[in-house]
Amino acid sequence: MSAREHIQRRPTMATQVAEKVAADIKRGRYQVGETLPSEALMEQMYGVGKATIRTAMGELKRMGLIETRQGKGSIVISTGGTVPPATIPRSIQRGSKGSWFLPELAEAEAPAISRTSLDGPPAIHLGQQDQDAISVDRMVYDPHTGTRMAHRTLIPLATAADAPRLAEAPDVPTNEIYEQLTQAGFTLEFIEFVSARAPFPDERMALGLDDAAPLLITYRIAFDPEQERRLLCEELRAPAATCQLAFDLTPAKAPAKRAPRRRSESE
Amino acid sequence: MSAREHIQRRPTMATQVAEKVAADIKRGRYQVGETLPSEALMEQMYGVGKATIRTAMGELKRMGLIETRQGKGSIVISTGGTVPPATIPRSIQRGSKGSWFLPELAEAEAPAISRTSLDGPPAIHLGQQDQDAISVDRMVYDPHTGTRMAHRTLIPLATAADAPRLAEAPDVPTNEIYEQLTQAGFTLEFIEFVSARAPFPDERMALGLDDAAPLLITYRIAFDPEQERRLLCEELRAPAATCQLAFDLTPAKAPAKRAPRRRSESE
DNA sequence: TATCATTTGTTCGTATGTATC
DNA sequence: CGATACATACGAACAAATGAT
Repeated sequence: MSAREHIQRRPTMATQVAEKVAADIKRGRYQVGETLPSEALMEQMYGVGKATIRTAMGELKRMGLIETRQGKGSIVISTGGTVPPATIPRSIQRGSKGSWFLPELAEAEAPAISRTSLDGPPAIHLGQQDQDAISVDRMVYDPHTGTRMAHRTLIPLATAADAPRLAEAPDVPTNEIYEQLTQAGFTLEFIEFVSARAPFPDERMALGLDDAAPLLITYRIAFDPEQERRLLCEELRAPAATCQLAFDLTPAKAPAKRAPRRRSESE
Repeated sequence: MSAREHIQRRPTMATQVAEKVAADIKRGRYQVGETLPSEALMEQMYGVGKATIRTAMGELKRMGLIETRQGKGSIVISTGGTVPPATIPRSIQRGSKGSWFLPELAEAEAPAISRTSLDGPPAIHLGQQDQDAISVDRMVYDPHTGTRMAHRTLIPLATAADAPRLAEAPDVPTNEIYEQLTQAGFTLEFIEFVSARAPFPDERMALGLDDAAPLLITYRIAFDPEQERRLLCEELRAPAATCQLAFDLTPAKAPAKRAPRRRSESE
């Protein structure tokens, strides 16, 4: 049998190799935990150059199918038919008298408190461009799987002015922040926006991402619908390779007569 | 225990170039809409080879900062401080008598109905490995921005058996599916799982993704908490570069005495 | 309409560094 | 220590798309 496997031209060679290997992984020709043939061997197997193989391996890494380690090889870590191992619930439950219950995330380090100017997505979601805010940065992790995530709480000064204890000790657990806002007379509702992108180099370092897997990014906005004020912004950045977020979508019982059509942020 | 929890290698030249260009974009040195210097010029500017520049450009593309077009150049499309233009609401509202209201998504083509064997994440979420299901595939788009997304509804045969009209005409709007399940006597609750990964080559084609931006992937599970049955799975794949998902997190009014700790799918 | 310079896309080859066994 | 294998980088060539002449 020829040393060359059958491939043609139309999509790029690298894409064809990636598809071929992905299909081989999916149908079990390469088992999870096994190492793929070396890059040098693949060059001969598919009759392509080193750069082509490396491009193909890069695609497989970003798809979350393999993991490459210098000096060892390319290891299959998934068949593509699995869900990420860590499930991060994003629910909020209201307690009896202004208390709130949130799924817990363990803190990896002490929170870092700083004062910043609102900018970028948080400013857009809060509708407060260039206003000052207190920023509380935490490195957290899921206690079940150890997945590290970056969490940031942004408290606009306008909000802190109405909840003075927040300004004094902003590094309290999130549910206490909600309680203090409730005690300050606010009615709290929440909306969360989810997107994803490739990590910036500094984010790769901070979160210890070895590959180029994307980052899930959420912005949770706490707002008071009666006063039409947006009070708080929380940002969470989590590696999509090892995380999935879980949202409870069960609607409230009664459908109020008005249709609260909430949309946009951008139109 | 090892002394290296999260190692950090010194940044590669490609990463340094990417960081430099990203910083220049962020502080306005390159404006949105403008084309970056050509690759050949950048090789001289930074004193590196073409492969290094191309790796750096690849990073910037995946971060969503630039877009490259053959024959034209590399165009800045974002400063990194913006939210994706399309907001896809993922809320569910209950109507008066078993009716349901969902945010509308326009259909790009006629739905494709097929019968498949449950596999991968849908099988895991439904807890029905290797069971048969009706699959309804739609290409949908956000009417405001035109963003294309792939939507799939998976109706397990076990569910269709209890809602016969579903099996006859499964390609009805999603809210009608919910209504038929309600009429069949089910109490519906929903949970949605969100993750992200790089697209597979065929997904890049189907969704018309020119770059290597990641894909947001959601699985919405409709289940009956009383019968403890998982009834329906909907999958949505949307390009993260142009989409953000919006979830309403406002909790129900009363905190039932029991704490419905919903977690995992994976432990 | 056809040609040409510019620019990115793809592929190959080679060399060196570095982690693993 | 040496062999293996991935990581990074440089150089070169040609293909393909674009826009101007």
